[in-house]
Amino acid sequence: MSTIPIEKYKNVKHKLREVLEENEFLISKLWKFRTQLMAVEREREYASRNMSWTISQADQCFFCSNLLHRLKKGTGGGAIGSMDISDSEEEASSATIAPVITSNTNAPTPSTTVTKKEKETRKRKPVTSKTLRIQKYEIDESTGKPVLPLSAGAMTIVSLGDIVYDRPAYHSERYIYPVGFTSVKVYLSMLDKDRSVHYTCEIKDGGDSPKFIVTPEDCPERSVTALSATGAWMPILKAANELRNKTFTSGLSGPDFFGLTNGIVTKVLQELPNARLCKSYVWQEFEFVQARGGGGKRGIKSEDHPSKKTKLAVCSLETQSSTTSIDSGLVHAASTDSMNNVRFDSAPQNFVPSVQPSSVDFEDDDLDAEDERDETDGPAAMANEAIYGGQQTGNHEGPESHHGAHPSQFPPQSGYAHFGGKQPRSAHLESSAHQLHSDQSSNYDST
DNA sequence: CTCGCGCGTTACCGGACTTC
DNA sequence: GAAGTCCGGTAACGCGCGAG
Repeated sequence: MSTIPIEKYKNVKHKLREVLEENEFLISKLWKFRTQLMAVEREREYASRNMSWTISQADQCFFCSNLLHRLKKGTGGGAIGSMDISDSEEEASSATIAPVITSNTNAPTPSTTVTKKEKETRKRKPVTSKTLRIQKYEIDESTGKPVLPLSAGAMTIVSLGDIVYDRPAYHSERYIYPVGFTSVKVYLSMLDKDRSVHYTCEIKDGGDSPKFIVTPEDCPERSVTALSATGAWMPILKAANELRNKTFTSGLSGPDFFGLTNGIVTKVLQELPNARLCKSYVWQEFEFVQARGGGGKRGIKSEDHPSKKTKLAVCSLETQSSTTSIDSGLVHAASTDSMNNVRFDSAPQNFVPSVQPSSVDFEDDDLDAEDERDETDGPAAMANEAIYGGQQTGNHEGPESHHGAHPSQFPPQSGYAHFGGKQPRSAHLESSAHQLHSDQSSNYDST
C-alpha cells in the first residue's frame, strides 16, 4: 500500500476545492442567466401582446382609419411621427373605440349538453382576437419571410400572394384573400375513386371580388373558378362524392379547403405587407407550440396520410424529434423503418443537392421507385412533385402560368436518393436535412 | 427496446346561421 | 330558398412517457 505525499494530497484538495468553487460559480451564473432569460421572455410576451392589442385598437379607431385612409390616398402628410396630432385629437375623442374582445365574458358558460332550443337561439359569435396555437415553421432569416413552399398541416402553401387592401371583397373579418395566393391540398379524386390527388387552389384578381380557382391534378381541364372559396370547391366535392356513391351534403367550408383557416396560414397572411390596412380584418395572435400529434383524416390510411410525410421540419433547437422531415427542403424521414432512407421526392428544376453523388447514390432504380411512389407514398410525395415542378418562380400567377403546364405534367426530378452506409437515423437526418435545407433556400428564391 | 396508454392536434363532416 | 359561411363534434393520428 503506497502512501500519498502530504504535499500532493494538499494540492489535489486545493484543486478540487477550486473546481467545486468554479462549478458553484458557474451554476449560480447559469441560474442568473436563466432568470434573466425568463424575465426577458415574459417582458417580450407582454410587450408583443400589448403591441397587438394597441394596434388592434388603433385599427378599429376612427382616428387611425382616417389616417390609413390618408395614407392610402397618399395624403398622409409624411411619416406618422410627424403628423398633426392636434388636428386629429378631436376626431379621436369623438371616435368610438371598439374594445377588442378577448373572451366573451357575457356569454353563458358552455354547457355540455346544448338543447335544441338553445341551439336555435344561439347566434353566431362575433369575430374576436384570439391567441391561436401553431406549430413552428421555417423562416428565412435574411428576409424574415416564411420559406416557401410552406407546409401547413395537410396544405402546402406555394405562394402567399399580395394583399389587396383597397377592395373590401379581398378580405373579411376572418380571412384575407391575397391575389396570387396558391395552395395545394390533397383530396379525393374526381376520376379514380381509389385515389386521392392534389388540388391547386388559387386566388386571383377578379376585379371587385377575388376569383377562386381549384385545379385538380388529374384533370386540369376540370378546374373550377368561382367567386367564393366554397363555390370553387363545391362541384369538386359533389363529383368526388358522387363517384363514391356518397350523397353530398352542403357541409363544406371553402376557406377550410383553401387552407385559410389554418393557423400558420393565418399568421403568415396577416404578416404580409399591407395586412394592417385591411380594416375589417380582426387581427389574431399566435403562440408557437411544439408539434405533438398529427391531425387525423378520415378515410385515408395512415400510410397515405399527408401529415405523416409532409410534417413540417422545424429547424429549431427546441424541436428535435426523431420524425424530423423537411418538407420544403425535400428531405423526408417518415417514422416507418422502410423510410429509413432519406429520399428526394422530387426537386425543383434548379435545385442542386449539396450532397453530391459521392454521398448520395441516385440509383438506377429510381424510376422504379418513382412508379412505386404513387402507390406507396401517397399524395404527399405527389404534392411535392407538383410544388417543385416549377412553382417556385416567385410570381403569383399560379402553377399553370409559370411554365405553361400543370404540376402533374412535370417530369419527376429524381426518385429516391439513398445515403450510403448506415448512420444513426436521427443524427443523420438532422445533419442532412439542415444542409439540404440551407442549400435549398439559397438555390431558389421563395416569393 | 418495445408496448400500451393518455393526451394534444387537426382534417373532415354535419348542421346551424347569414346573406342575397 | 339557395348559396355561402362558420362552428362544434368526432375520428384519426402521432408524440411523450411510464411500465415491463
